[in-house]
Amino acid sequence: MAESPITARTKDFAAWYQDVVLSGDMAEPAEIVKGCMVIKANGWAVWEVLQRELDTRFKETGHQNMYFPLLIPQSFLQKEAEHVEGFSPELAVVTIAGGKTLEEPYVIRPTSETIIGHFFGKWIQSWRDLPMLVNQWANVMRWELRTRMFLRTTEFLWQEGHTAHSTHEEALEEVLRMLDVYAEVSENVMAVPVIKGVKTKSEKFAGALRSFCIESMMQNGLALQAGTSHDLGQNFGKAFDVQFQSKEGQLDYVWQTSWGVSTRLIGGLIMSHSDDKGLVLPPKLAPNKVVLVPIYRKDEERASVLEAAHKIAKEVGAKLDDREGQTPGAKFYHWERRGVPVVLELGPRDVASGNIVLKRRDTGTKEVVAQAEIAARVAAVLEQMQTDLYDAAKKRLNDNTVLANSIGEVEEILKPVTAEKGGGKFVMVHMKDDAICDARVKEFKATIRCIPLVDEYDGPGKCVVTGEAVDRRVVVAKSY
RNA sequence: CGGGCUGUGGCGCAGCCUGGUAGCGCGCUUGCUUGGGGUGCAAGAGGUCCCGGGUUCGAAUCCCGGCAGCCCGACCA
Repeated sequence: MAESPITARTKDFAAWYQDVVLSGDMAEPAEIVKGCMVIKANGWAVWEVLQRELDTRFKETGHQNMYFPLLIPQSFLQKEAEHVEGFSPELAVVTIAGGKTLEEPYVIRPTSETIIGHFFGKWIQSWRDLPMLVNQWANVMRWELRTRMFLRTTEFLWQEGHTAHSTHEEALEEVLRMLDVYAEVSENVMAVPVIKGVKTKSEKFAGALRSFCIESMMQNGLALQAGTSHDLGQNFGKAFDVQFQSKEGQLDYVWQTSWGVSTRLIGGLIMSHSDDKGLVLPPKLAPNKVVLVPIYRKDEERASVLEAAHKIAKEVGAKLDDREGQTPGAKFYHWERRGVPVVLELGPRDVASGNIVLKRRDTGTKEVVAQAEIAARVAAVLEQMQTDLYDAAKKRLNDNTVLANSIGEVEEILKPVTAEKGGGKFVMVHMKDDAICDARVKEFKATIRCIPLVDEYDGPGKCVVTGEAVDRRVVVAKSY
């Protein structure tokens, strides 16, 4: 028997993650290009499903897809002071093209607020042009100093929504609407529970008035920011002179939003559900929900098994793994590592009895089902697995969320937490949105993840750092 | 970008200290066998020892420089 290619989570969480990504055919480091990865077949297939789920919802909420240039004139970044300050350190810049030094360098987009702001300025004149609701599926580049596959790579794929509105109220509605879309996809499609919240001023997007986010918890208790939605106010409207004339005839700057999720979601997905045997995919995101492995010895068995297998595979929408020269055992491991939710086994015994064996990826349980009922049973099991994965993740989140009433307590809980050792917690504590507080938790490598939109705890209290009154507890945790 | 570890057939590693014809396991190919959780046996194929420079009669091995990966930190979707 071959050694498991996967390091146990308890032994080394980071190595486990790496092993799951590699053996699940999700991605591998590009190596020849620093910090970049090759997204492999299974990883790309998951991304396609996720894209489809998101894109459908964006269109349902009135957005249209467009595509803007990869290269942005360097001066554009400089038009919004906070924005340039936030992104400058991680820009890749094109200075030579066509064999000549460019008069003005281009930056490879780290995000597209600036270039889209420019075009909004061209396209918007009247209140009738608003709201402008645009989304872009694209790659972006940020020269990160430390990379991990899916969680943070130099180049990554994402969608960025950019909208312009005539009032702040309407823009804010949009910001929250898209945050809800992210939360809904995360919970219902990815089976990853999230906390919706607002970032502190120190943590907000460079150039935004306020940033909203969804935060999720990985199996080691670390937080992962899974999506963000920004209230940009009129900052970019002013920087790019995007003005419109209102119904009353007044000129005003547009109110903008931007929101995005990236391939990081896949990293979160992996760290939420997978186990020591490899990848576990929630049925709604699995490119192959069901795989049927036929089992036979003799030629006459082969013929009858394959005939029944083809019929059943078609009926339940399963992929039939009829590769020759691979034993069934090898095939079971193959699909297990790739996270396929349900594997069906069909051998001579089953053909004779009219049954089939169904195995669930998450629980590892096997059951014998009558062939006549397999389609209905598979559907029910997939649905159950989707719910169970969410419930398990939700339970983990709840079990690892604790209250604290002093900064000392927070420090005691979070200080020893590391990504490898695990034991991470979400600590709910009263704390003010003040740079002093952000700096204080940073002393023990934690961050204020967010101020939850919905207070599920005990309401107002005194900030454990400044002593000032605050209206609810915030989430403090270590994060990726 | 600072610190640590690493880089040797596709993958995982040994060899390096003490320089002298490049090895093991897995995988791969072919044949037989086997097949309900990585089947067994046999015969094969496959290597610029990360890159560049230096020392040496001779470098995977020693020295210098670079690149990349992983981990820790600072920065971040």
